[in-house]
Amino acid sequence: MHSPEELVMIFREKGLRVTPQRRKIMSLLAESDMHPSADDIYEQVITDMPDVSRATIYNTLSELVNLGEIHEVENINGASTRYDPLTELHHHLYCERCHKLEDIKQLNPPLEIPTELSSGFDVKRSQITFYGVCSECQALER
Amino acid sequence: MHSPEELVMIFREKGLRVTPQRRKIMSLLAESDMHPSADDIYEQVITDMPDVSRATIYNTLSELVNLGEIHEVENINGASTRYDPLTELHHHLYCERCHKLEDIKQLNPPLEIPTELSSGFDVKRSQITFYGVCSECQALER
DNA sequence: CTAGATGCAAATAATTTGCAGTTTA
DNA sequence: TAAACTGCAAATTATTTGCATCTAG
Repeated sequence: MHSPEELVMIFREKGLRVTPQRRKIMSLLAESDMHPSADDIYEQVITDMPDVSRATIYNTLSELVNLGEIHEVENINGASTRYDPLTELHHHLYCERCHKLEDIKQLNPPLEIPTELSSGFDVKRSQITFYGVCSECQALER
Repeated sequence: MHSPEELVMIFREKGLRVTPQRRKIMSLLAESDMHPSADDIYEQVITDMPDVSRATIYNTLSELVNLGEIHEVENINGASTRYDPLTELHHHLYCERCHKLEDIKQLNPPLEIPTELSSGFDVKRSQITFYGVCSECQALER
């Protein structure tokens, strides 16, 4: 995503307003690489602004998603949606024990779907998730 | 997944019971390639058995997942979990317009994560989703 | 006969919505 | 000052749980 300062301008250009709540959410996302859920963000925001509402968090996150500034991350268990401020093409390692989600660089060469498999789909992007057990959890299992 | 007849034996071996509800769910899954949600299955089951409970559907689906007979499919919107009776390695095309989910054959050669990228993860499997617009929805957009 | 399943209803959890009051541009 | 946003509370949706009753093996 763009930097918080750039996001402020982007919001204003679109007629969206920049509130203290939104600034806070933007800067939390900018600093985080842990793919927070709406609730993770809520928990962090209330430490500063005890009266924020979850509705505000959801509202801002969905504006950011609409603008393409963050992505929702695929999840396999009906668990809560997690958001990713890294919008460049990349993939994920998901730890099935501790639910940590790590970024991994785009595969090289980049993955492309052979057209003969795509049955007429206009493919815009792909997401790959590798499921397994992270090194910390492997250590604990001994 | 195994055929309904085989599943019956597998369930009994594990001390799980085979009820009419479970038989029905097994055969619906065996016939479907549309990656149904729990609710899709519920809707189909009540046409035959008007008193089934959603709890029964969820219970049976989760037994099947535990046995590895079906998989939960990644989803990007906090929408309901969809189940996949095709457990061989394969990938998905997801239509962002109509939410159809299509199977595509495993890529050849199969995707493997370069070990230098996997930062100590013990990778068990991967799931790839290609996002885009299916041919039907492309036609509608004209 | 008895462990395991079922249906029901209530409980959670994540997210959305309606609305009156507040704030940004 | 008007359109947009906020917090609150109630509504939705997906899923889970507790429990008394039923049934497969």
